[in-house]
Amino acid sequence: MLTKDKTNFFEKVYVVVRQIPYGRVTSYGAIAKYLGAARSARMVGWAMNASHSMDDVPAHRVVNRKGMLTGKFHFDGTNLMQQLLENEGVKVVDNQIVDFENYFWDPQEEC
DNA sequence: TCTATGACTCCGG
DNA sequence: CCCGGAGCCATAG
Repeated sequence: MLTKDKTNFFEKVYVVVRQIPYGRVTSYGAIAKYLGAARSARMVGWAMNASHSMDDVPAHRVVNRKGMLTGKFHFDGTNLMQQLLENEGVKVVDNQIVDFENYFWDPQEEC
């Protein structure tokens, strides 16, 4: 765990997700692309699954390209992910973020 | 080494 | 935009 180890890919995802500003969201593809693996968006989701051990990773700010909370079922509660987003000022209806493109944040913009 | 899986994305209809 | 199918790639068993 200390040192990068093979989890480098996961750590990269964690770093990017942690850089997501408050009240902002992004998509798996954006993160994957930022990591240089645009076609590995699924891996990002996989990394998120492992992020359960790290509370420093706001996985609730990561949704699919449609802005849908596809991973809400992976949280402890049923609507925990939605609650977290709404807590940050992000409106969520039917497991989908309202004005997703408005809240969308690209990791490359941070650069 | 190979197979199966997945919190995705793209493409065609 | 919605629906169904195919592609991709890394991790786990």
